[in-house]
Amino acid sequence: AIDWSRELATCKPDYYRWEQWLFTRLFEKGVIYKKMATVNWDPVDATVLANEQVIDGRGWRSGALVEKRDIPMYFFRITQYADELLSGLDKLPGWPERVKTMQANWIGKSVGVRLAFKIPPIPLHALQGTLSKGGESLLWVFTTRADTLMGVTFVAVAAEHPLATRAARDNPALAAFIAECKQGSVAEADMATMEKKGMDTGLKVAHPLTGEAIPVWVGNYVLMSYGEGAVMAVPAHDFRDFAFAEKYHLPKKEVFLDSEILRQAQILEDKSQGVFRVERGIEIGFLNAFNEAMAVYGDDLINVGFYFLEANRQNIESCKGSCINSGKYDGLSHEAAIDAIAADLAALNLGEKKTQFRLRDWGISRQRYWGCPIPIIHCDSCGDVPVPAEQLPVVLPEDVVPDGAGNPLNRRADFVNCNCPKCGAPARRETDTMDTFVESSWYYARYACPDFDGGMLDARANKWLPVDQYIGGIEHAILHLLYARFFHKLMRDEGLVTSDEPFVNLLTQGMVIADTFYRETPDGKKTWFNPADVELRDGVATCKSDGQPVIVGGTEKMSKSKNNGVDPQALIDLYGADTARLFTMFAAPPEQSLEWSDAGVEGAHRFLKRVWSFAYENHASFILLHDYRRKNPGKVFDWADARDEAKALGREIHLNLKQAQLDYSKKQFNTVVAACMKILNSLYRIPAPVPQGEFPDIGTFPREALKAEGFGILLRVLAPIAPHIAETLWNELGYSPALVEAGWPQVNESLLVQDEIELMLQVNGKLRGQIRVAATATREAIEAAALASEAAQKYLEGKPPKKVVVVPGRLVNIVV
RNA sequence: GCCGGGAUGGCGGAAUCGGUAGACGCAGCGGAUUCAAAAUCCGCCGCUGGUAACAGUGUGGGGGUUCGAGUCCCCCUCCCGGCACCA
Repeated sequence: AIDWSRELATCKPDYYRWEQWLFTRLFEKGVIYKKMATVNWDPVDATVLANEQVIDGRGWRSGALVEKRDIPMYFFRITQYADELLSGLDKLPGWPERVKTMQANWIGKSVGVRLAFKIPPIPLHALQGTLSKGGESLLWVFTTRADTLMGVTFVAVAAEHPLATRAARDNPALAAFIAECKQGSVAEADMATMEKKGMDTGLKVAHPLTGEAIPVWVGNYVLMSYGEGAVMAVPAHDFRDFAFAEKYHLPKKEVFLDSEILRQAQILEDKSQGVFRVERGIEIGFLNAFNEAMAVYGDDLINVGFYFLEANRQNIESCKGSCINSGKYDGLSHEAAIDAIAADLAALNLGEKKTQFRLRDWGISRQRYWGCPIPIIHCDSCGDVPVPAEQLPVVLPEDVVPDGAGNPLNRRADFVNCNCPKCGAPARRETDTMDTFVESSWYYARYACPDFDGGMLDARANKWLPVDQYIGGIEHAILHLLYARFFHKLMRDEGLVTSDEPFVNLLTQGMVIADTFYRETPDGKKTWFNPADVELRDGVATCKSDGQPVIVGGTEKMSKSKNNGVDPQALIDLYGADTARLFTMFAAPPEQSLEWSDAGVEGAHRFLKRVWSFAYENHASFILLHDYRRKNPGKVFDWADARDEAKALGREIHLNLKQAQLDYSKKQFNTVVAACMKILNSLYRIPAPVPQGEFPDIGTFPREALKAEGFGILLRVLAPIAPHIAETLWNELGYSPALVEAGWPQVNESLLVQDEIELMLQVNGKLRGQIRVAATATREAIEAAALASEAAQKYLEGKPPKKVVVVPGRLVNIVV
């Protein structure tokens, strides 16, 4: 049921004013700060593009090559909560493991070493922004594999790195390459899949331990905004470095040997026909035998071994390897080498162990009109000043006409022009709005007190929170659910809530996916067609309205942008809500993704019609039975009165009730529906109703009582899924008390006990027959019965069995 | 590319702890009912061979562990979700 009195809309000022209020508090606290960040810039439309709007490196409307551009943005310091967001996952037993794993990997805590290569003297003004220690210019990198430091053959820096800028000053080719690096989208998926390119800066840095001159390259795959904006490269032991070194003919130095890998290689050689894949960063292909690998790689076998390890995706921690070609570190294990190298670097003041997170701070500035205005005023003398609480909310004007170029708020003088809250001088209001993820990060808390106008939340929030059961699509496993957890902790630290986590139990629905259909205009723009308007015949899709073909775009999650959403209203109109609900529940377990199709909805409807028919076919009997029971209060239904076939049907019904209970607890509703169907099938096998007038014949009492009891079970199991029909029939058939008060049906365990059971008989693991034994039979008795059986005799052919496996209650397996 | 999940008949899916693969339903085929159809009811329904009894085979592909593998281990392929500005 929905409590409409708690309805709220996040786009209304009475909601977002509190978001602005919290923003100003967090800004003053330093939890929110401003820094430069890279966005996708469409130079033709003069606007920032979302990653989704960059297709093959071009703007989706203009078709222009997208550029990376740095703009100032506000950030939530979520990294400050990284440790708590990670450890908090252990306190969420009601969350799916896969979601917790994804969040843990996303936060990505890793212990590594931050270390520095020395930069030889160059004009200091050219190195603006470079970290400096002890007066010497240093190039810092972070690595989780410090044990391979002796194998570094080059370092790669981002295109925006000060060293790259310095080197490009008198190197036009490098300047051109850096400009090229600035093209394309900022999306991680694009960065990771693009062709890795680089160029030598001509500069050299000194290896922190050996002093060896190491060339500095610019790499298009190194991000300035991530880590130190520079990475050390060990081509002998890293896929990506290997590929890069192969491409640009850079040296590789092996510094690690894994004896376990050599042992595995030996096993492969022995087997010889084993197929394994040799990965060397670049695709080399499949080799049919180890000997072939030997022929190709010869002395290079250690590399083969290493990449074989990578292909096995073994955790590096399980590496049994040790250092080679590493001077004083030779022979040290992975962990020992990291410790030793970190200690030596620390002694030189050139490095230290450091915990690093993959998680980055959350940038929330959006250059778009629609959204919650960021409550900041820019003053020439006071800087960025938060809007005082009494001036909130900063309301988004609603009479703006967007013209397609940038954020229309920029052109609203009445919005932009204001006075500095500190000094009163003329100032400019921030025109960026917030990421809408901010709104969705705390709405659940506002439901507790949607009408409170004295603050963000009142005491009712703690009465209701945390949320007992949260439901959302699996696509929110990381971003939304992590932001909401983060926001809850922010609100806790502001004293607004007392709990640590927002959602106790989480159900992540699988995606409902559907085909996409589109037409393309000559300039490459796509128009998307809804599956309901498309006819698919023999693999050819046509639009129903004009009969012209459309292109099949693949199966994807339902979305507004691809117009492939399917409205259940059509089903509700045709079959009613109960059928639509039952069918949806029956289609697949909720956590599994589902390719939408309404084939089969007839079956769900047919089942409910059968439920209805059963009720009316037996209506008179049920009324008479209830009446009989009222007149004979001492008479209770006793299974001892029932004949064997009735007992068997009763047993079926109770077994299915038990199954349904288990399935409900597992959130597997499709098999709950299946159990309901089985119960109804059992009920229909009970002999035909007694003609009116003959009842109550005491001999038919158990039969009619079984129907009434069984149907009562069915209605209660079905009620959460098809509530309307269940409630209606429950009342019509005179059950009492009301269905919602009737309680959950109890499984009659004694009915489930059987005297004799059937065991599967296997010979050598193959099913060869069945045997019937007493439920209490001993292992020896079962073994004897099995060996004496016809099937066993046939397959034993007089030979004695080698072994007999007895699994109580299940099977007997005779091994010959 | 990286992280998470998935793949079982013509289709959706079931199989609880490693123990009868295909429950339940859809579609299909055959029959009953009907003047006829719809609706309803009954039966059959993984694949191959066989009239049949039955035999072989079968859970994306390859290998392994086990008396026994859809289920556990290793490798591969494909599909779905996420990758920080779709939300």
